[in-house]
Amino acid sequence: MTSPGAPQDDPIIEICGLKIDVLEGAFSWYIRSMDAVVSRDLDRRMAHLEIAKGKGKITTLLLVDDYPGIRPSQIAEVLMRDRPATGRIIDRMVASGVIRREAASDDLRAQALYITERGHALSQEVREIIRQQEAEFFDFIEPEDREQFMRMLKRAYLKMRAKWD
Amino acid sequence: MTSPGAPQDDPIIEICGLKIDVLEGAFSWYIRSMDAVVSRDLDRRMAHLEIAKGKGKITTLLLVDDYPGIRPSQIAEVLMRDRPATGRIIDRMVASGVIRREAASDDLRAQALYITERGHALSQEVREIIRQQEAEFFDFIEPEDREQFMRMLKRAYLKMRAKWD
DNA sequence: ACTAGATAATTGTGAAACACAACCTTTCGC
DNA sequence: GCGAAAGGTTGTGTTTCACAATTATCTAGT
Repeated sequence: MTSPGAPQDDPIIEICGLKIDVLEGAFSWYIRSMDAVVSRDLDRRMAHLEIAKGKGKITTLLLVDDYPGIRPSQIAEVLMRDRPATGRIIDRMVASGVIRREAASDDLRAQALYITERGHALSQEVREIIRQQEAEFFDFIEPEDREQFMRMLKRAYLKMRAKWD
Repeated sequence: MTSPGAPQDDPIIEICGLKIDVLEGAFSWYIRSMDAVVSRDLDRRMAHLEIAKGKGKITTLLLVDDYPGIRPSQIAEVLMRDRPATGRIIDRMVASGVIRREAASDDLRAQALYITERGHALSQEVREIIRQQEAEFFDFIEPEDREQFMRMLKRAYLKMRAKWD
């Protein structure tokens, strides 16, 4: 692919007559733009659910579903948000009745979060929606490439997080 | 990679003792998380510039720099935002004196945007910062892989945009 | 055992982003 | 010309997010 012949699988990207590729052939730009598209699409798919809109809520729900007794500060760390922001997300979800708050048995300051029955059902729906989006959005990537793409994404994500904190 | 041997270059991702990989091994999650990290890092690098904070401003600046006479609606389309949002970004940048508004010669409804001298200097700084981030953030990807990663990002982006509108 | 400092969470406040609706002006199709 | 469409602006409301300050609890040092 890096051979001197320069194969033409590297098209010039045009958006509305503008060669944005010339503008900024940067990873960051593609990542940011893809985030916008993916998030918008996900919002649309989840519009009918009570958890719709917002990156944090979905992750919170699935985390609580997978890790009974998880604490808000742990969620905040995964979300890379501060505790107040995370706390308010949790507030709304408790009010919605999808998760439940308890005082942690070993540390009275902390809370232990648990999924409710409705919350678990909701999380199943969410997982299915994510699977669907995954299948529909990335169907153009060959299975082998898909693995590799995912591996790159993971490595990039880990490295970036490492540099961040 | 789905072969029985299962090579170990596919690590289980842990964030703070939580195997988030089990949670959601989804492209969308990595993209969204990487967006957060990249954007935050970029904000930090640009904190000293008057254009700091906000995904839209950087792209707008560089677009105007590259395409003299570009119109707000074109920028809105690239940014995937509505016209009011884009217009307000432009308002601030005009007020800052980095770009300049004129009536389009061929269509009196429309505006033609031009970069100012200060704006051009600023865009040079921004480009340099982006190059730096590129180099520092993605140094762990081998050059060959980098090409391939970029190609996948581009394809994914194009396909997603196509499905979006 | 008691105090000092750290940690978990909440509340308050303000700023920024973004979308939707309404409106005005100009252009284009008929 | 006239009605519909397109380019921009203004108004409004919602949501998100970060920083500061407060309360309660835990831990360590003496």
